[in-house]
Parts: sequence; structure tokens; C-alpha cells
Amino acid sequence: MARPRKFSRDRLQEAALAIVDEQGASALSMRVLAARLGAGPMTLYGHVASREELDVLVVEAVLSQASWSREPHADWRQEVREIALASWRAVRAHPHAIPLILTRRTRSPAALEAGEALLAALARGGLGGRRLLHAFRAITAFVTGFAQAELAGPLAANAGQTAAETIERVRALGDERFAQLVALADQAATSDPESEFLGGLDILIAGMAAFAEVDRR
Amino acid sequence: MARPRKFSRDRLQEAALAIVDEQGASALSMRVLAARLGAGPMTLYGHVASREELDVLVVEAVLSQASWSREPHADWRQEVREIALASWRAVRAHPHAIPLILTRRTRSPAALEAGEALLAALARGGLGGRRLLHAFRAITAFVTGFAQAELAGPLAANAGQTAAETIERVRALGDERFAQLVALADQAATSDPESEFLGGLDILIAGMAAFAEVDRR
DNA sequence: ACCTGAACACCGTTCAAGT
DNA sequence: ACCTGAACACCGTTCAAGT
Repeated sequence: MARPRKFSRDRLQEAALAIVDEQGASALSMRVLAARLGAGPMTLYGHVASREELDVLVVEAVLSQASWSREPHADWRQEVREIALASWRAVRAHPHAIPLILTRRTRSPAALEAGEALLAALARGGLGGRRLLHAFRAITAFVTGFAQAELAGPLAANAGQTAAETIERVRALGDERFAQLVALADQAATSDPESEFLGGLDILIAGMAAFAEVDRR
Repeated sequence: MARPRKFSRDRLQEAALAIVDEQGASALSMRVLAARLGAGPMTLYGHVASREELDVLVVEAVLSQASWSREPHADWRQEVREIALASWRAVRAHPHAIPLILTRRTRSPAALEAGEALLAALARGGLGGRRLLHAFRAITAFVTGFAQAELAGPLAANAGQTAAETIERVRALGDERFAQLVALADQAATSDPESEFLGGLDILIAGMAAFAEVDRR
């Protein structure tokens, strides 16, 4: 880790994300990135301490792209929806980066800002103490878990297709044992990721609102 | 992929999981696994088509260890809790395998069984159609996302410690901007993962119960 | 039929040398 | 002070040969 010259750290970060977007997470290597920047492999160690840091930079780049209206909304529910949706959309915009995001704990400023805003909205909804902790953990887990479900294919524009395949696989295992899953696959065939995300989120919000009311008494 | 002899596929799967448990996910390689089985690296291709399949076997091994009481429970809420908790506990029992679990979509029999049981419980709770789809996706996302949060350290027996570190890091960024996060870290310092898991799950269940009632009318 | 060593094209990183 | 090629110890997999 010395002082750089040939290219900036930002340029390195940008190039790393570009490689992941274009060729997938496994295509990112010190040698490939260096070549893209027109440098020898060892030059990267002027900006970065190890290979691992490349992945961290990519994750930061993706999460920093989450954007939502910063001013407090009249309805705390709507604000929670907007913040969660903004994070999820940022992740979905870079499907090849999802494995990297999932395998790291992020403490980047962008992630902290989203957390702080989410907590503020929940607090205005009447949650506090243990309940606030549980609500916060539940929403962040939900967003992360939904991103994980995206792993199969990059952005299933053909949600019907994918669901159809799932139906087939499940049917092959015998209708009897997995009857519920087969029925669910039919339901999913006419659905789409974003409405499922919002539908699931509304279940969480309804639960939080119910507890907030109980706690208030 | 030919017909095996020297050792069974089960033995290979067992050894792969052992390496991951003992030395971490990145220690698993064709060469290391083969050595552990007392064979040349190429011998593994008799049981497995590629390196990737090793990871799949490890994930299957972990998820197949989820166990819950199979007979339908009187209270559907309690049944949902038991199934979700069983999956989460199986994952937590193998912290080094978590990155592998997160970066793959699993369709192993064990995972399908858990899904089917979960759906059956939710259906008995009065959920159907779109609402059932959203509830199912929400719970599975929640469980996955909670497993992701475990990535930091293997099973934080020292939950207080970890939380204290987080407080420090957040404080270093300035109390003003991240006041809510600092307060949350204090709250988390006296909490533990399992009660947070159950607390978050209860928010989801409360939301589902509320919607089930609305839908019934 | 089953197993495997040598070889190939990669990888991250150390080290010593170039400017 | 900054950059980098050669070298080392790895990796997954092809291929041809061993029994």
C-alpha cells in the first residue's frame, strides 16, 4: 500500500465493477483488472491490500447506488417501503455482484445511511426498544434474503419461464409429496419479483403496526 | 463420471463437509479432498462432474440436517416457528458453510420438504393465493437473510463483544449522523441471535395473521 | 473398467530489481 | 517514490497412459 499515480482508486473501483457486471464475479482477478487498467498485476497493490479488497470495493460501489427521497415522509410505512425498495433495486441492478454482496458484512457509509433512515422511520411508526431491534433485523434480513432468491438467473424477465421449469422439476418428484409447492409454482407463474417483494414487505409492516399498537397501550 | 469403487459418494460428501467445517469454505479443493480420501485428484471425477458439485454436496449435507416434528401441530403459528427455526439451526451448526449456502439456489429434497411443510402450515393458518405466495417468500427470505447476518463470526457466543465493536465503529463516524444505529447497538448488546430470530419471525406471523383475518371476511 | 500422474492455463502474492 | 517481471505455491481440468 504505497501512494498511487497511474490511476485513481475510483477508477480501479469502477473498472472492478465493470468486469463483474460484464463477465461475472469469478472473472474478477488481480491480473485481469490490472490488464484492463493497462498496468502490471503488482501495481494494484498500490491501492489495495489484497484480492479480498477488490470484492469489498465492488460491494460498496453497488450499495452506494441506492437512492431514496431523503426527507421524512408523512406516512412512515411508505418511507419504510421506499428505503427497502431502494436497497433491493440497487442490488438487482448488478445481478452478477449478488454473490459478493451476500458473502460479506457491509459497513459502508451508504449501507449505514440506509440503516439509519430505516430506523428513524420505524421509530416514527411507534416502535422502540427490543421491538425496534427485531423489526430492523427482520426487514434487513428480508431484503437480503430476497436478493438471494435472485441468484438463479439475472433478472427473470421471463418469470413465467423460470416458474414453469420449477413446476416441472417439482412435478417430477411426485405430485403427492409436494402438492403445495406445485400449487405455489402455478401462482408464481403469473407473478413478478417486485410485487412479491412489496407483498412480503407489507406483511412485515402489518405485523410491526400491530405490535406498535399493542406496545402503545 | 464413471462408476466408482475406491470410496462411496456419501464418504466423499462427508469428507467435503468435514474440510469446510474444520478449515473453512476456501480450504475445500479437489486436491485437498482427494488427499483426505487417500486418492489422486482425478479420482474425484468418478463421483462428481466438476469442482462446483463439491459445494453443492456440502450445502445439501447441511440442509438435510434440519429436523422438526413432522406431525401437524395444533397451532399453525407454532408449526411455522418450528420449521423456520429448524432450518436456521441447521445452517448455524455449520457456520463455515454459510457462504456456500448463500450463493446457491437449493432444490435438494430436504429443502423441498421444509418448503412443503411450511406451506401446509401457512395454508392451515388461512392464507391462500397471492397472499400465501407472499408469506412463503417472506419467511424463506427472512431465514436466509438471518443466516447471512451470521457471517461476521462463527456463532457469536460473545454477542456483547461483537455489539460493542459495532458501537465503537459507528461512534467513530459521529453520533449525530447515526444516532439511531448507536442506540440500536446498545439494545443489541443485551440481546442474542435466537431471541432476535424469534422476535422477527413473530412480526411476520402477526402480519400474516392480520391479513388472513382480513381475507377471510 | 477404473484409476491417476504429468501437463496446461490459470490464480494471489513475495521478492528483488528497474526507473 | 513508484512501478513491475520473474518466481513460488497454489488451483481445476484435459489427456494419455497405467492396471
